[in-house]
Amino acid sequence: MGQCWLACRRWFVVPQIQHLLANGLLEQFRKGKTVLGLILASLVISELECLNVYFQKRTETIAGMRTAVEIVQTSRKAKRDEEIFNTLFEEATAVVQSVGVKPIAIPQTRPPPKCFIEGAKAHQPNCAKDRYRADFFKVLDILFATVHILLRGGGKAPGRTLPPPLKRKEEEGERRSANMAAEESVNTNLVEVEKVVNRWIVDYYFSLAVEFFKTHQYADFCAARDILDTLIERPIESIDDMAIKVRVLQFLSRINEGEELDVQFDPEQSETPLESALNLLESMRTDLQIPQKDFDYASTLLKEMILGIFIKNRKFDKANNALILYFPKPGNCKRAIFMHLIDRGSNTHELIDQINFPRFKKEMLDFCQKLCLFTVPFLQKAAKTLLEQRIEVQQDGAGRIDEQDEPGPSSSLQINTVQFRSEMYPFIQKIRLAVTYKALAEGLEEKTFSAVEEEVEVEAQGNRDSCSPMEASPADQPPQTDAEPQAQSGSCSKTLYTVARLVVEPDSQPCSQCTTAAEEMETERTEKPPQTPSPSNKEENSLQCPVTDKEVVIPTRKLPRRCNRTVSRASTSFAEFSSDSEEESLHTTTNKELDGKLHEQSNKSLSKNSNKSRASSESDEEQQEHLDLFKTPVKRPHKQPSKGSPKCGPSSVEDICLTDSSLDCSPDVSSRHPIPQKSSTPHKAAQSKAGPSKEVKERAKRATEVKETWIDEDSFFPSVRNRVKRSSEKSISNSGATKRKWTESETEKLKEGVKMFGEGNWSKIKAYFCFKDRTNVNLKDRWRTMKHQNLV
DNA sequence: CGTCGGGCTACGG
DNA sequence: CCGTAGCCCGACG
Repeated sequence: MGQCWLACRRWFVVPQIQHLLANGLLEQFRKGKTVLGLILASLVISELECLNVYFQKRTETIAGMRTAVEIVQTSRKAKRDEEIFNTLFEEATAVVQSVGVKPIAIPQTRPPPKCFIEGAKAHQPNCAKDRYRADFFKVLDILFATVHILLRGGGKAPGRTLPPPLKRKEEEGERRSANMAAEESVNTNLVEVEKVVNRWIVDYYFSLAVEFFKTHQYADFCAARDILDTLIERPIESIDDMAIKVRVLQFLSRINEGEELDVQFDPEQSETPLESALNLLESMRTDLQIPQKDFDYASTLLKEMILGIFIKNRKFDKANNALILYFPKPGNCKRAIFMHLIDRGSNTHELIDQINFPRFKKEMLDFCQKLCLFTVPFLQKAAKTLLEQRIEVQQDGAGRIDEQDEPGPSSSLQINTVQFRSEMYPFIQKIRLAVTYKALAEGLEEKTFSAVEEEVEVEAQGNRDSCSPMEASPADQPPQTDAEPQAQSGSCSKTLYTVARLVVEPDSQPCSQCTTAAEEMETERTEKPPQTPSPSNKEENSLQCPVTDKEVVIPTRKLPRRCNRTVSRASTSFAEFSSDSEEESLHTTTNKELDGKLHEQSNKSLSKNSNKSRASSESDEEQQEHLDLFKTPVKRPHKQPSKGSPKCGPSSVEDICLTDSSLDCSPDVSSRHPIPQKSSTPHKAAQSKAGPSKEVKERAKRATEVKETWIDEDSFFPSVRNRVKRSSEKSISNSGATKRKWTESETEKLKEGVKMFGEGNWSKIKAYFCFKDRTNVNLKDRWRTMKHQNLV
């Protein structure tokens, strides 16, 4: 499937890209003038790995471009994916042939495009496809705009008629030029606009619901959820993570009702909410590819909570069933307790008393937050900006708004212009740029990559300044091919270079703003690009574009990734997480002066990120980091130290280590820092501040536990020392390895570990808990011993 | 590389 | 002396 997809993707895109490139972008790039060319090239390179594509002879210019535009336009009309793909494919091929560019040898055998379509149907998620299409068309838009600008200087009207379109389209062939696009957009506008708007709303309410959940405003949470319930019935643009978001919300809804045993989510099954949540979780695991660790963690907590709630409510028969169902295997201390309580028909036990449902909710929320990206929703940003501007207006008097908001009289329009920024930049990963740069560097008179990179930024900024109105949120990169331009032209009073626009008005300049900006872009490109945009633009930018869009993030399906922990704190925090507090986000978002700097930062972070290998532990750290940003202390395992997140963020690791080291890990309390936990080092500094008080709290919390373990330890050390001595005297072969008795807390940790990761995963267990001077085999042996003793 | 089972050994009774 | 917890080692995937 993956292979097939790639092949098809290539197959369908090659001719078009080739075609585009034949029209001079490459030339421009080679002269170092068109960084957008580089961007496209990077995209293409990563898709095709066919460098020779770029060096094809250019045969046609504007006519070819227009044809390509036609293709895109036509295809966008097609409602169904098959049509889009097939049309694109066929027409692209036809066009390429008619224009005379030699089709390129496509690597490997390629399956017919159908294959992908079918595959996609069977294989429910088509996010990749959607995203790809969105990217592709965006890039096309940008490209067309660029080429248009570039060629306009000497640009003349297309000297070549379009090749005949395919039969299906032929009937309406005569009409299909300039005015067609306009008609079309009128027809589809209503639905399409609604879809886009609904997408925003969903995005917003999802974010809101999660926020409410986080802040324990559960009534509001339910309200938001109900709105979503209704909304989901409406036509809506699907976005990649929509499925995830819906599931997450369902999941949280069930968790939310978890203590109400009577509530039923699925009328067909008499499940309690938590059981329903568990089922949902299990289906999510496969569908959403939840990492095993995360899943195990959440599912264990959930199962225990199910049992706990049953027992607490004296539903022993149900508890018994659940026990059989969820804890089939013996060898789990909690299981034993549960079983004991069920058998006795009793609910008095500290395990039950300690059920902390709010905390459980929080833990589940944390888990959910790992599943999808939390970005500041577009609507929220817009609203914030509006509010801010109202304040500004109040302060400065009404005159100023009028000055800055030239075409649109209403403030709502103004929001749009303020808010929208071109986000083309973000989808081009720096790594791609780097690759491309390397590949094409010969053609470039010694320009360093960073220089190019800078240009990209300048250029992107130029684009933004010249009013490319796209929503900023990553979740807002619309997958629907036709939606974006309409959303753009509909929402921005100053038109951007959309395909439609170019087709409809190839040479007219509908809005002065665009034109001047475009011209400035051009001069900037041909001359040495100045660091700042032209004065007028800059002013306007500073007035109208207070939103600093840091979203270098490409929306991903799974865990939120990337974050440069120190450099880009500020820039990543609000961009990735809508859960940011309102004020904070507002503040940052509207801090105009930050704009430039933050862009730099995002650049840096971008580069760091792409270089970084993303070990899972890293993403955990990120998670932790983000949570830190919200000043919300996260799941501190309090009753069971080992019971924290299995995806163990550094601070939780540290916490565990803190207590553990004082217990049994290390005889020297001060030496707790050099814990052999590779991934946690960078955090030490950041955490050291909060360290002591945290530790105190931890201690206080675990007072009882600590106490008994200290006793344990007191009795432990002397004997060890003695033993060490003795053994070193006696045994020679035993090189330094001393026999250490297993302490109570070590044993507990081991039990927890086995419960979490399962027997046999000694390395995981060892990595998760900081077992000092214990090998995997040691753990195994200890477990064997314990089994032997019937301790487990 | 991690895991497993068998075997060895030091310790305590 | 024996039983055993903890450790080592070779085999195996």
